[in-house]
Amino acid sequence: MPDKTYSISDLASEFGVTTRTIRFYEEKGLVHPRRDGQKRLYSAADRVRIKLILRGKRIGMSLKESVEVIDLYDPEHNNEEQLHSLISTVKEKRERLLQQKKDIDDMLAGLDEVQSLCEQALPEAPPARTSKNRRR
Amino acid sequence: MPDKTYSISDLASEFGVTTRTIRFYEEKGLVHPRRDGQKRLYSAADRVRIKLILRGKRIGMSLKESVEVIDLYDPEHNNEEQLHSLISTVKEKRERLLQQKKDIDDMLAGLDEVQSLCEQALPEAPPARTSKNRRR
DNA sequence: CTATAGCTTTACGTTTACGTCAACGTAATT
DNA sequence: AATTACGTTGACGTAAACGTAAAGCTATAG
Repeated sequence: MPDKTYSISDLASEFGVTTRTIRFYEEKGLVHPRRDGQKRLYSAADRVRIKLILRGKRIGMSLKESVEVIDLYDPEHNNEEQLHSLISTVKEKRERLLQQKKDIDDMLAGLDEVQSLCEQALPEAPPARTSKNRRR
Repeated sequence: MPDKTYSISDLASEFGVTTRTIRFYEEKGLVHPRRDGQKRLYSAADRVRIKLILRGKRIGMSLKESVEVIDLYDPEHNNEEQLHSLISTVKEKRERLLQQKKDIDDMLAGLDEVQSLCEQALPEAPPARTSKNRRR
């Protein structure tokens, strides 16, 4: 079944957002689901677009930015002499992402420090042990 | 000079934000600079706080979240029995950061793909060469 | 002395990303 | 026929993160 479709609440529950959110994305022109009467029918491609938008959101991109990244994939924008500007766009995006990775690593290092300070501050009195929390 | 101070515009220009932004952070209780008369005097610690807040922003954290992370470091919150909840907070933060790293890696992989498609689409006609853009 | 530069507070405006009703259509179930 | 579940279109509300004047101190250079 290559032409599977999804209802709006299918996608909402799959991605943990409200239907309002998905309709909002449509208002903003981020997706264009087909219609069955007045109901929205989402294709697999629509689904992926939404997924990518939410991925962008998780790393702090605006919806506009996410769409910008997603549109890098479709072959409409890669025509003409714009290939060069597209390449430099890619370069900018990459640099920002690398900076973000660095920021994340720095923050992770900070968390490690905090955690070891914590564990050091309570060397005894371990909390209630669960199946996942055995002494090794 | 261990008690170096900074003016608001010092920090604004250093971090590439407006003074309004820094005052806004103060309104929200994120920093508490001393005063010289009516002028704000930022300590090295204030400066670091702002820097960390902006780091959080870059990876999509809200100001509140950033402060939450920053406050993990100060020894005021790590007293009492709250150490356990603090540890689980750290755990949650870490998980989210790891997810973000994954998201970034996925996006980087996508950019690689786009770029190679681009370069493949123009095998000749290299653009104007600069000192940084020589053939190897 | 005045003007320029930099700082201040107060306060309303703006953008983004939705939340929250309200009021209604449609389709299946009871 | 009535309920229930799911969908729809407005339309207004809101929280976050600042932007943008307006109007006024203050210190120093010319």
